[in-house]
Amino acid sequence: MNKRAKLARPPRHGIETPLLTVDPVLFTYHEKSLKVLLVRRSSEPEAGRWGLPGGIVDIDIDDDLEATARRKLVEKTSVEPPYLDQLETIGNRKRDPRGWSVTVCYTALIGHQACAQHVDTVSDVRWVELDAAAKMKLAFDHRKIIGIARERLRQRALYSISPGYALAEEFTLAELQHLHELLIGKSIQKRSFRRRIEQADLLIDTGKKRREGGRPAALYRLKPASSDYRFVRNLEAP
Amino acid sequence: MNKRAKLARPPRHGIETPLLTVDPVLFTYHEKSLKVLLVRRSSEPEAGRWGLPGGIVDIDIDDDLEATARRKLVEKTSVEPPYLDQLETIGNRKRDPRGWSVTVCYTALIGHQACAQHVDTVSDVRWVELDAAAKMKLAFDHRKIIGIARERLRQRALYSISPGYALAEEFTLAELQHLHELLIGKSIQKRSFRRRIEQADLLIDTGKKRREGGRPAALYRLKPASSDYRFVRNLEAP
DNA sequence: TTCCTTTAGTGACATATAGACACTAAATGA
DNA sequence: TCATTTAGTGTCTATATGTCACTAAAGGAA
Repeated sequence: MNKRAKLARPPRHGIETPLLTVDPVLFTYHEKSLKVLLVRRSSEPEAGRWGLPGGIVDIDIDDDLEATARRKLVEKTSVEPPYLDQLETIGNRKRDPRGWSVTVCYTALIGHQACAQHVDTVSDVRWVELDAAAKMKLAFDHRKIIGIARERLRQRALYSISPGYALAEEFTLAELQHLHELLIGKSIQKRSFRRRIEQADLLIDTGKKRREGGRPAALYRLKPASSDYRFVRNLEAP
Repeated sequence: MNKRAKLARPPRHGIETPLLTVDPVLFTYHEKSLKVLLVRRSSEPEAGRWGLPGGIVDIDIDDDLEATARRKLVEKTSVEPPYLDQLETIGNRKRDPRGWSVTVCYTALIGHQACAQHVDTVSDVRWVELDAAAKMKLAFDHRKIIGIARERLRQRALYSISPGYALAEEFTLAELQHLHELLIGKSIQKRSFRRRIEQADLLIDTGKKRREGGRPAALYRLKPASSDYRFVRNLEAP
């Protein structure tokens, strides 16, 4: 069914409802920095401007809201992210020039190499360094949404290792720690970081090693349920 | 503008959007137990069944989603709750017989006496003990939503004192502790509970006392920003 | 080979906060 | 006066993080 056909179809219920979109904020870690996926909008409103890889919920295609998020991310990156978590829903009459609108936002994480190939081949999709994105003029309230997502991810970094889904499937503890340090905005004691991960038994040692200048580091992989684990005590906030 | 007029008005944007509702889960603490506010539905679908005090977002009245939540709560209780926090948004094609629908859920807390008078005078609004509500057949997926809200509140009880908004404006530490114990499902060491609250400086001592059998207890009041405070270390989970 | 550099990983003690539990405090009423 | 009830505290233990110096394992230069 094309857009024209949908336009012609009468609504199933009587009351006028706001425009409903889903906006995932997809993060990755690459070259020692945090990046967020942005898309150049091709249509009005805000055509030409960069924004989140979101879109309108299509009730013919999508079974639920998360399906919309996944569909949009696959459209832009060609792969499904291993981490997808609902963030917050923003709805008011000012955020979109077309009037009252609602967006259900998600935080998503993926390893950079998992979608680098596809992203590099298209010009309207780009990884943007997080600090740069925070200064850009983005579509709608997307800059604010990215800020909320970052803050939530910062909190997670204090009591979980779910940020690890922004790394490659196999990673070193140094990489995971540095990612957490970027999020928290402060250096972490190596001893504390490794101890808590070991005690919670959240990682699988692949047995492989990777060398990066000095002694080779062990390569780990996340255990399936590791994103649900909460440490009872937070790391020291900045 | 009445409902008929709204029905007749053409949609401002082209694409067919799901029904959009807001469903607040309002908790209170009364007679040593946790209660949730339920409303008997007067109209189809699910007429006659009890459910959450939610409703459809009215883009003519409500400036944003939170305004809808507040409006619905005031309609049913006559007062605005001192605590209102977005919970989760559920949207799929199965939860409502009318088809694809979305509900933005909120957790709200209020002292029992603040709205007891109004709630007691109407027959279609009722405080229901939380454990009883968990066994009732409620409208739509409202039982599941209450479960999610309760679990979120349980987490909060481990690292904050925001559940305190379910108490009267002035309360004793024993009351606050018992409320937390109900949420966590386990008794808390009195010493631990009092120490952390004192150290974080979250309460105001009113100077007043209240007697309940033995030595009079000091009456406290929540400091304005106390709901934002997070302890660095959680209480022991059950 | 030897030693320097680099990064990975550990040992050991200090510190902070929750758990446990007995104790004291302040009220009432028999 | 003393038993009872509930409020509130002293103090020791247990556990996890902070700190920091140390050892380990690699490569490369002299």
